[in-house]
Amino acid sequence: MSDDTTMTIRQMCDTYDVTPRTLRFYEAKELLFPIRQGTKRLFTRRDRARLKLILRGKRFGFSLEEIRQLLDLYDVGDQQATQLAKTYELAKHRLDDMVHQREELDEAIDDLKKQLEWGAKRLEELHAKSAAE
Amino acid sequence: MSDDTTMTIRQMCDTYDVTPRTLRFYEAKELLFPIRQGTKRLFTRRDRARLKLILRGKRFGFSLEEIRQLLDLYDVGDQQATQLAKTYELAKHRLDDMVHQREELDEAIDDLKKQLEWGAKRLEELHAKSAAE
DNA sequence: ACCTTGCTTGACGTTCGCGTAAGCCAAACG
DNA sequence: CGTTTGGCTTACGCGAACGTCAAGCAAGGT
Repeated sequence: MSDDTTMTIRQMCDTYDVTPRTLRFYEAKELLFPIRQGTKRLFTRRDRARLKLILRGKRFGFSLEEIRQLLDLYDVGDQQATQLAKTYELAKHRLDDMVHQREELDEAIDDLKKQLEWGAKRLEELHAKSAAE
Repeated sequence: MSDDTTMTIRQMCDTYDVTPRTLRFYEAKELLFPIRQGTKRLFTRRDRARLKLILRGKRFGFSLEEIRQLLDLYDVGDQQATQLAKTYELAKHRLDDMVHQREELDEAIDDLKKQLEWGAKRLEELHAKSAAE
């Protein structure tokens, strides 16, 4: 059931915790390309992979437009050389961004850890005080 | 000049590459608390530290409201023990989130790297072809 | 035959994060 | 003295990313 079958909009919503509106919106923005059975949308394995990347991208603060361009990267069919080259450059910059973002995230994690240690000490102190009374 | 002095709005803008509007907006949202000299704003060392965290938070897709709560974390003055404990728990969860986010980021970076290698090969092929004609 | 359930397409509404004037001080400069 | 410079408030505007009706079709149950 998991691989080559298509999913209805509701199955998608339940699986990925998004609303129908969101999926239709993503289709309108050409982020997803569900096939049509009559009037209804059927989401393929490809759509699901793309949706996962979309949701991940959002968590890192990318706009939908930026995500769309990144998705095209993972989906180079028969592009022109010039187009492919542009896409390639774009991706390299994105990669730099992400590596830089990773460094920042490490810092942020360290900062927060220190705050936590500090907080733990304060809590201990307060606890010792209240026990002494 | 760097530590205990205050900065005007323009100095802040130049230093952190934001607009005046943005700084006033952050003040309105209670993310910053510049002191007033007459009608003008003077940004302290504390404001600058907070602004750095704000900008960093934005890069990770946090909303300003989420960032405000995180900032309060770094700003525990003389809180009650219960309040401090709550803050402490909140911080631990945030830390978990960030660690998880880092794992995801690592994955994303790996994915993108692979895509880039693939793209480089394709570009080479295309180049070889056009040279052969 | 009817009604519910699930999906559809508009189309307007909303929140967030600012941008962008408009108009008003006040210090500083020529 | 006028005027540029820099900051202020008030307020309307805007794009992004959906939410929220409204109205309609289509398949399936009773």
